[in-house]
Amino acid sequence: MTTPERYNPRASEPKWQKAWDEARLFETDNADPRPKYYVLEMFPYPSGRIHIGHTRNYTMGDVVARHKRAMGYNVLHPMGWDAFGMPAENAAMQNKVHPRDWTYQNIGTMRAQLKLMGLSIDWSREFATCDVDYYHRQQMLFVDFLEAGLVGRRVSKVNWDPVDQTVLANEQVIDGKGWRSGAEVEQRELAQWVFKITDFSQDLLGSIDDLDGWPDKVRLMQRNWIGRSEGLSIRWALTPETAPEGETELEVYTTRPDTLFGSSFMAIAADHPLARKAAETNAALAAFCEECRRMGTSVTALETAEKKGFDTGIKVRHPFDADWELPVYVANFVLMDYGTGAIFGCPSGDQRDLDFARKYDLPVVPVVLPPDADAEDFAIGEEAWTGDGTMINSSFLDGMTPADAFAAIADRLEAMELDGRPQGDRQVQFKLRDWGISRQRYWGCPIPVVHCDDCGLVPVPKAQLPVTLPDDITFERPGNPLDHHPAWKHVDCPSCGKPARRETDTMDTFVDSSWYFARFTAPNEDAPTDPDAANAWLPVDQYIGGIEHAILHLLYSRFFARAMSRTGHMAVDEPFKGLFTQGMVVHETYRSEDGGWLDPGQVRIEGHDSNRKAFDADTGKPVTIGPLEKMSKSKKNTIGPEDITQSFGADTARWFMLSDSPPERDVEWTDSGAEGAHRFIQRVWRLVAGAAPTIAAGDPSAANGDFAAMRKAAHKALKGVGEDFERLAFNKAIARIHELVNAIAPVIERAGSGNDRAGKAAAHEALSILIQIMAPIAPHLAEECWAILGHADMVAKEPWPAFDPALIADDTIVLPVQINGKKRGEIAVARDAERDSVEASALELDAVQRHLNGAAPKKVIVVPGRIVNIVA
RNA sequence: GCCCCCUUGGCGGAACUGGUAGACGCAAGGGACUUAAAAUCCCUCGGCCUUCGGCCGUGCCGGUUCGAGUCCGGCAGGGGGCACCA
Repeated sequence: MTTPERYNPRASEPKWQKAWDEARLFETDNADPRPKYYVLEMFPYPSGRIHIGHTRNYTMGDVVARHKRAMGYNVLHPMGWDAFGMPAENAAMQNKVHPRDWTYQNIGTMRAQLKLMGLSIDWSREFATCDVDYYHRQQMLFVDFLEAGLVGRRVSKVNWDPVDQTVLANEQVIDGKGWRSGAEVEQRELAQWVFKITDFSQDLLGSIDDLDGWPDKVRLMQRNWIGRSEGLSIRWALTPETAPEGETELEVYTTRPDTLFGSSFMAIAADHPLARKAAETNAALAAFCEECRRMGTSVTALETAEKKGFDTGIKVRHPFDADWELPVYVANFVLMDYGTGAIFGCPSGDQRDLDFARKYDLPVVPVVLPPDADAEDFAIGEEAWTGDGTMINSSFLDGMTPADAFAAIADRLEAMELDGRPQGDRQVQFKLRDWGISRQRYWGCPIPVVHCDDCGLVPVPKAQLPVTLPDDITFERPGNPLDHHPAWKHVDCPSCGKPARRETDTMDTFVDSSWYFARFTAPNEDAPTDPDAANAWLPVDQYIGGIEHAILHLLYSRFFARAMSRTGHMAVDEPFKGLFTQGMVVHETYRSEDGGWLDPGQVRIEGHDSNRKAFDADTGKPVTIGPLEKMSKSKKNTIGPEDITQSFGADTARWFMLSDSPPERDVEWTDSGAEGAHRFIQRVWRLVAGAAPTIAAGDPSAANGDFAAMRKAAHKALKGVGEDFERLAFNKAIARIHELVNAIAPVIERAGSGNDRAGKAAAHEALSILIQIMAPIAPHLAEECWAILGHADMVAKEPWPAFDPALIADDTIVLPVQINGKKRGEIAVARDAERDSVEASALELDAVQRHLNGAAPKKVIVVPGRIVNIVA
C-alpha cells in the first residue's frame, strides 16, 4: 500500500463549495412536497469582520440542516443580516463614512468570510434588515398593527444627553454621564411609540408551558420577566388632619393581604402623586424625593443602596381598626411603575420591610407562626418569616393558614366601602411593560406616521410606502439627522394635504429581528409575508442562538407572531418550536508589558501547564497570559475563519468547535485542540484513501470474524450518531466517530491486504458509513472521501443510511458482578439468559467465592442486561 | 437583595430512567521507525498500598437504597439572570 498524499483542504474546500453551488443543492423550493424542516441561527449584526467564535452556532445549525436534508426533509436554512443599529452611526461620526456604506461593506466582508466555512445555506433568500425592500414591509406591518389597535403612544422617561442632543441607552450612561459627551445625563419625559405587548401578557405566559422544545432555563427567565402575581388592591383612608389638601386615600397593591394585621407603615414611591403633593410644602421631603430620583437606573448603585425612607407626616387608618394609624413614608425602594406605586410594610413577613422597620424603629408584630415554632415565645429577630404557618395576632384571621387568610381579607375588603367603592379589589398584576419602540436615531426603520396639526397622527397610507431614509444626511450636528433634514421632515398630510411633519423616530432594532424568520419563507413577496408560505414553514423547528437573547428578542418575536396572526399575515402564534442556546468560543487573552492587548498571532508560547510563558514574537518581551474571554475585537483574542482555512481548513475548525465541550457550554479555542482535530481529519483521509484501491463495494452479509465485528461497530455508530444529532449532542457524536475509527482501522487494513471479498465489502460499507456520519460536520473531507470510495454522486445528495437492527443487538453481553455494591468481576452471558443461570455463573466466579468465604449469599439481585449484585 | 444553574483525573468532558466512574479528546511521560527532524505507530497516564491483589476516590457533612456522580437534607465554592416588582 502506498502512502497516500495528505488531504489538502485549500484545494478541496473551494472545489466542493463550487460543486454544491452549481448543483444548487441548498436552494429551497417552497413547492417541494417533502416534509419541511426549518433550521435557523440568530442572524448576525454586521459589525465588521467575523471571527471563529461567531461561526460555532452556524456550524451547529449546519450539522442539523445537513443531517435533516439527508433524512429526507425539505430543509430551509437561510441567512441574513441584522443591519440597523447604533454602531453604524458611531462609525459615521468617527470615520465620516455613511452608515449605509459602512454596513453594506461589512456585510460583503462577512458574507465572504462565512462562505469559507462551507455552510449549507440558501443564499438566494438572503436579505439585510436595512434593505428598503425589508423595512418597507416592516412599515406595512406597523400600519396594520396601528389599525388593529396594537400600537400606542405613551409618555416615558428616557436618559437625555444634553450635549449630544440624544437619548441614551442604559449601557451608554456611565456613572450618570453620557458615554461620548461626558455630560450629566438628564431624565426627560418623551412621548414614545409602544407596541402593546401587555395585551398578550397572560397568553405569552401561559403558552410557555407548551414550549417543551425550549431550555427550561429560558422558559423560567421568560416567566419571571412577565412576572404574574395575584394580589389585592387595598384603599386606605388618610387621616384627614394629616392629609394634603384634596387627598383622601392611598391605594396599595399587595400579594400578602393576609399579613394586614402585621402592617406598621406605608411606603410610597418618590414619584407618587401623594409624595409630590406633600413635597410641595416640605422642603426636606422634596430634597429626599430628588435624591431617590437621582439614584436612577444603575443596577449596581441600587444593589448597594441602603433602604431609606422619609416620614411624610401623613397617616392612614387601618381598614379594620379606625383607631389604628400608620405613618406614610416615601421610600427609595418603591417603584412608581409597578402596581400602584405604594405598599404597606409588614416587617415580620418581609425582609426588606423588617430592615426598614428596624432602621426607623417601627413596630414588628409577627402574624404568621412557623409550623415548628412556639406561640408563647415566638418573636422576629434578624430575619423575617416569609414561609407558611398559622395566623396569629390577626383578629378574625387567627388560626387560619395564610392562604385562607388571603381569601378572608379579600372577601371582607371587597364587601367594605370607602367613598362608595369597594375597599379591596382582587387584581392580577404583570411586571411586563409595553414595548417602547421609538428611537431618536437615523439608522433604523422610519416610523411611517405624519404629524398633522389638524388631523393629529396620520399613518402613511400603504400606497405611499416605503418611507425611505434620506441619503444626504450629516452627523456634524448633534441630535437626530432626520430631525434636522427639512426636505425629508416636512411633508403634506396624507389625509388633508396641509403642511405637516414626518415622525422622525425610527424603530428599535428589536423590531427588525422580530419577524425576519417569517420573511425568509417568502423573501420576495410584495406583502410582508406570503401567509401560505409562512404557515407552511413556521414555526422554526430548530432555532439556535445565544442565551443573551433569552428574554427580549424571543419575547418580542412571540409577540410579533401573535400580532401578525391577528393582522392576517400568518396564523402561527409561536414562532420557535425548538430553541437551543449555544455556548461561546473563548480564548486566552494576552497583554504586553505596557498593558495593551496582543493578538494571539503575535505571541510565542513556551513550556506547558503551569510553566507556560508567553513572549512577544517580535520583541521577545514577556507577555502576561490573561483569563479566558469570549472572543472579541476589543481584547484581540480572535481567530478569523481565513486564518483557519489557510492552514487547517474549515472542516478542522468545524470539527474542533463541536468536539469536547457540550454545545451549550463555552469551548476554549486552543492551538493544540485545533491540531488534534486536524490530525483526525488527516487520519480519516489516510484510512480511506489508503484502503479505497484495495476494497470494493459488494455484499458484506457473509463477512465473519473481525469483519463481522466491524460491521456491527459501523451500524452501532450509525445509530448512535443519528441519535446524537437529533439531540444536538455533537460532542458525543464526535467521540463515537473516534471510537469507530479506532475500532475499524486495523481491520480495514487487513481487509484491504487480504482476499476475502465479503471482508472487502464490509470494509467498504464501514468506511461509507463513517463518511456519511461525518459528512454533516466535515462536509468537504466527506465529499473527497466519498468520491475516492467510488460513489458516483455527492455525499451531500445521499440519503442517510439505515442501520441494520440485527447488527445492533449483541448475542452475548458482559455483566458486572458486584458484592455488596462493589464490582468484583464480570461474566459473559447470553443476551436472553435466564435469571437462574446468570445467578449461577456469577456465584461461580473466584472473586465471589473468595468474598463469600463459604457462606451462602443473603440475597442476589439480578437486573437483566445490567448488573448482578450479591449481598454477602 | 431576589431567582436560577453548576462542582467528576493535569485539562475539556463521558456515564441512557439509581446499576462496571473516568468513554472520547487534549496535555504529559516512555518506546518504535528515521542519519536526523517532522509525520506516523505502540505503551503508560485518579490517588495510595504489602502491585497477577487490595484500599480510597465524582466539592464537604449526613441520609435513603442491595447499590448513589445520579435521589433527599444541610454546608462550602464558582457561575449566570434581574426591572429593589411589594
